[in-house]
Amino acid sequence: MKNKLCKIITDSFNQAYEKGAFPSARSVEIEIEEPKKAEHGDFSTNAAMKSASLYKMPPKKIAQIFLDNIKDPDGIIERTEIAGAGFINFFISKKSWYPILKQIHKKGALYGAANIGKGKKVLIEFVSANPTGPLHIGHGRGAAIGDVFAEIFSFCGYKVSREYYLNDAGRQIKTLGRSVFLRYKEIFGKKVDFPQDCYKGEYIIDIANKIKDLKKDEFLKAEEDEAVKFCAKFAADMILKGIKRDLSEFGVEFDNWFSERSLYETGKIEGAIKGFKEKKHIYEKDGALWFKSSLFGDEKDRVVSKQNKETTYFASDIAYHKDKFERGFDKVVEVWGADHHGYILRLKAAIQALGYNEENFQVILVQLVNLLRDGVPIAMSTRAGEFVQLKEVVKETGKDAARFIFLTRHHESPLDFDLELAKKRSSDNPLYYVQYVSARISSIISKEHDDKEVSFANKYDISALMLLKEPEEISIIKNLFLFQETVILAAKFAEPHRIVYYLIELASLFHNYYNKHKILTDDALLKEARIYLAQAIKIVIKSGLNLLGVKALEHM
RNA sequence: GCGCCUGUAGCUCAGCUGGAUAGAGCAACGGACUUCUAAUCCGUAGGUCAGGGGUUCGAAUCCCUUCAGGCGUACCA
Repeated sequence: MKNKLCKIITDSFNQAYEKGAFPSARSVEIEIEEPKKAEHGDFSTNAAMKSASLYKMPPKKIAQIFLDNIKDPDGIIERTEIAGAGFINFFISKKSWYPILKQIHKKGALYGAANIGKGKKVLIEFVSANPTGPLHIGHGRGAAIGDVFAEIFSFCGYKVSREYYLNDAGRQIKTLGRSVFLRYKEIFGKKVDFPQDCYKGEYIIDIANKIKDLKKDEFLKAEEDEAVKFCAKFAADMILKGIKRDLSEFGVEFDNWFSERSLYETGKIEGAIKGFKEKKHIYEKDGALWFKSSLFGDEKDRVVSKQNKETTYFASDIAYHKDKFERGFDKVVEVWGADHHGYILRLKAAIQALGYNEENFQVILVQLVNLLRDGVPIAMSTRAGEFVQLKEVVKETGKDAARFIFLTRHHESPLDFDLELAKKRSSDNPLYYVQYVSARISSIISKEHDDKEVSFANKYDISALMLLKEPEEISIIKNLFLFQETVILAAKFAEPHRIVYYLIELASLFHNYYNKHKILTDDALLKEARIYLAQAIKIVIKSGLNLLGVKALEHM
């Protein structure tokens, strides 16, 4: 619809130019928007105002020239007007809206799917929490956003792969092993001095108990290094299992779990450093190896290999991202907690130094979640062991409600998640408002048809649909039309919350309509047309919720 | 100090790729259930878009600046 309108305006411009009405062949980019107020038409353009300075003509005069040259062979425009400072408002004829309903029925779950991705391969890495403790609520936000982002991209024609980067090498795993081992000793009544940097959560004691059940007092006598090593492996495996389970219960499944350790084992870290050395991007200072990231826009150079010859986490990350691009991904997306933002520049520097285009690398920063209980902040620290686990929240509020809360806010806004509030107001959650739409529609349809998924695909022609002439009905169809654009914008700006607000808007239009007009009226033809409309609404609601990883309900 | 994010109704937040009179939900107040599900709807009230300056036909939106809050500024991961 918008494309058609855009073409009409462009044609009009060309025609007017040929006639000599405009001094220049240059034209502004045509923008078409939906005015907030209905009296401003279905669509409007500011093209005349934007052209004013270019042509040195009054906007209203330009607008008039545009209108004088408009050709509308399909008759989609009912009338036009020039308003305000020079807006051109278009009123679309009702009959032009109805084909959208047919399209929805025809395409079903695929309605709204776009192909802006054109099959390009995208890797989305998210969560990637260290396997040193269970997932907490902050990880949940990243999980929800990453997952939905992947879903949206997929719906837009990208070939998406979800990946979790597993930090299973390095010191924190050793610390984990030591923490567990110390708790293990405590179980046997040994007095231990529990160091500050060890993990203090309850789950460490649980794991220690498991090891006690398994190995009895064997490790009390064993070599400490051996015992710690065993504890580390055992604990990391167990925690990872828990992470996978929690994510799965949250509705998130990964295509690939990428092990940091594998980068060491396959020599990819050394390889990446060697590659940089050959390109002279590495120098030695104070016994360490430095990457000249400042050459590529970073604030300063960064160490990749420490004095003690160990490689840094950054070195792993360079190798990891090299590997990502070598696997043939056209676009690499990261979802990170905002506390990692300082890391972006150096990684972008690395990607450029590797010879890849940093435009194909995108980081989505998700602001932190402030966890509250009755308005009182709860400190969250894995080490201090004071945090609320994701699985606890999911258990209390439900997967869908928790996802919705995470997704109902822009990811760059800090999120206050009040546990008591989330529980107490569960019936006020907009999720139920949206789900109620599909439940209501299902209920209506089941009263008329045995099969709730009636297919009307070829049953209705446009003339039958023309019975839908209430303003509320036209508003709904217009809104249904905007679904695809919403999805595309959500992908383009990496803003999954746009889908949520779209669905709330559509739900609001429906509930309003439902209260004002009876769908199952005595007029048989009108009734069928309205059911046809309702069914289309349900298709889009279901589709939208599906993108969010949330179920559309048949019953409340 | 520097960098990133945030500041919009009493509360929680949309709106920010510049558009017309700044919007929802909750809370408050008043209405609508013998009805296709009231988990809904309708109405009333509520605003110095943190403050100041600038850019222009037009600024919540862009630029500068001040203030407030969060986060980050490792040879940690």
